[in-house]
Amino acid sequence: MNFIELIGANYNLFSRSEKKVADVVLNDPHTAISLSIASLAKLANVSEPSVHRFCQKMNTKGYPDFKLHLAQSIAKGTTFSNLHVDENDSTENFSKKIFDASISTLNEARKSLDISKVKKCIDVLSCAKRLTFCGLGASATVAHDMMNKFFYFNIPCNYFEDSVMMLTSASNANIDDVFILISRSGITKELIEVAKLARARAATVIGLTPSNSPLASECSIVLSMQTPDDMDVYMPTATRLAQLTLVDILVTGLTLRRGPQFIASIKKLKEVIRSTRINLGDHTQPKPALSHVVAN
Amino acid sequence: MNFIELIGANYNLFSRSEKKVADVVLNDPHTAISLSIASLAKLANVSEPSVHRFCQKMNTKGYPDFKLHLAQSIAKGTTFSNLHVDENDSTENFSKKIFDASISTLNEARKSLDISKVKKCIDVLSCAKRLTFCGLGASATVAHDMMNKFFYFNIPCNYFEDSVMMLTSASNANIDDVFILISRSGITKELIEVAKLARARAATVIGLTPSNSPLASECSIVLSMQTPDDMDVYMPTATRLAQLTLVDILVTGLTLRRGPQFIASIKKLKEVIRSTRINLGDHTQPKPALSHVVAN
DNA sequence: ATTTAAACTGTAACAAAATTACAGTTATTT
DNA sequence: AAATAACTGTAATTTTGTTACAGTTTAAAT
Repeated sequence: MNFIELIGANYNLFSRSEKKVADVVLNDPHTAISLSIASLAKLANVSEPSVHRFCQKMNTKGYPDFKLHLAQSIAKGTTFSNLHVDENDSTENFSKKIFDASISTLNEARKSLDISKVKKCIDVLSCAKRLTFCGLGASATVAHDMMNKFFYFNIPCNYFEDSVMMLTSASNANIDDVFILISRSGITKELIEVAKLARARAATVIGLTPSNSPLASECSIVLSMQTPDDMDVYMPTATRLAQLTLVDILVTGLTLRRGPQFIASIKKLKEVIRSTRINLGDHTQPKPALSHVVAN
Repeated sequence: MNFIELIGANYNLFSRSEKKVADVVLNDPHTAISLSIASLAKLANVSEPSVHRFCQKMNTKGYPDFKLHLAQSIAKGTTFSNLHVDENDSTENFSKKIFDASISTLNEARKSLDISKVKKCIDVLSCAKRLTFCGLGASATVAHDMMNKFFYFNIPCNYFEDSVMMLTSASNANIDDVFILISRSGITKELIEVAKLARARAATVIGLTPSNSPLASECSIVLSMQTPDDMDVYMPTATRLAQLTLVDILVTGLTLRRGPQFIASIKKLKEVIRSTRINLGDHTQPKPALSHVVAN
């Protein structure tokens, strides 16, 4: 756990004065690191020894050591403050919180991703003769994005957010087909049916879904990540960010597998796309279309 | 540039004693941050004031301040090493890099977001009678996601990735319409045309696009973020992650604006969606559908 | 090569900051 | 209600960092 998160986690172990210090630090860690122990004590309306005791409870040698830990924690960019949006938050506050939550989700996800599974997926994807991406509701977005990107590998690609289309596709699948099923819950009836049908026809099924879910047990490979989603009603779905990052990883893996010739052809393709743009004249182009997948 | 790199870059500007200090710090920055000025001076075989002067040349207030900068730099350096994927990267390596790049993109984006513009957008969106989301190529995904989420506010919503549909919509727009145009480049002909048409019909046009772009100048409000995208061919588009986070912010803002009654109705809706799921039996539900937008 | 000025370095005095000891206060338990 | 335990702040102490100043080295110019 992050040092700042640790302050929040230990909050109830602090005494009244120590809590005051914690509040000030959590409220604005950034300025806290530039303060002397006297200034911080004044800001928190406590005495200097109280600040010192607070630091010791955080398992640091003393105040300067505490500041060092804090500085490192801030630099890492992970979770600041608390991530719960509440009714009285200003726009500035909840915006910050949502960014923080997104970042900490990615941090968690990174740790929990099984790289050997990723390798396996890249292997499977690079052999596929046809790709079908399926997702319902919010996961449709991820399927959509995935198709956009894999399209440039010149493999036949489809994405469906309609269960009838998915099921039809699955019942016509063959051994060269790869289905990518995306579900945040892993308990969606339709997708489970799609997985069963596709595998019955010898297709490979990749699941972007929790590993212990009913859908997972119907998949050939499961790519799961731990994401601290669903915090409360206000907190939106950060899981999709982790999934989209996973998409980037798979795309990069496949690109590297294809080698330099493929990269050259992608660059050419981008030139074509660029010509659909307006003539810029004097205007400085803000973002040259150099990224892996065609810009827009 | 990173603070540690800066020490190396300024190396030739240092005096002999200062160079000794720089050597010690560069050789092992990690232990340097735990040393007092006296210990560091001893280690570098110089006097304490020399260390202090070294710190001043690095544009820090003094030795403690220098240590803080150093600590932050170390923290950043370890997590975000270099973000460039290269041909010889192992799967583990480039996976880590892509996660790091995504995180650092969100960090940058957060800093550059203009909150007053966000407020304005929430105002506009909460008054809209109809919403139209437009994006081409990779940005279509963001438009898609946005429609998915705004759909639950019970406002008529459309999303288009087809320029004919966009243009048709724009030419039929009226004063209660809000168009949200998403473009990473801000120079896409079709979207600029859509913006012009829609505004000619008195509709409000929100642009998720770079602020100094041709598209931006045709929009009523521009939400722009600085994102260090397009690093190289391998590096995928992290900009969309920032945009999706921005979507979460707008959705949250609107939810808060609607108040507790709306939140209750969302919860009810989720119950309905949940019934389309399989019967779980003994299986522990991995992700209860509590997030703001319906899970999947 | 020698003078001169500029820059550099360290000693020592000083100032600031952090830590500790201790005593008074507030809670909690019996 | 008394006694104990935990908490808090004042003040003394110690540690740490900073500044002033003088001696030394280095470089430039005559």
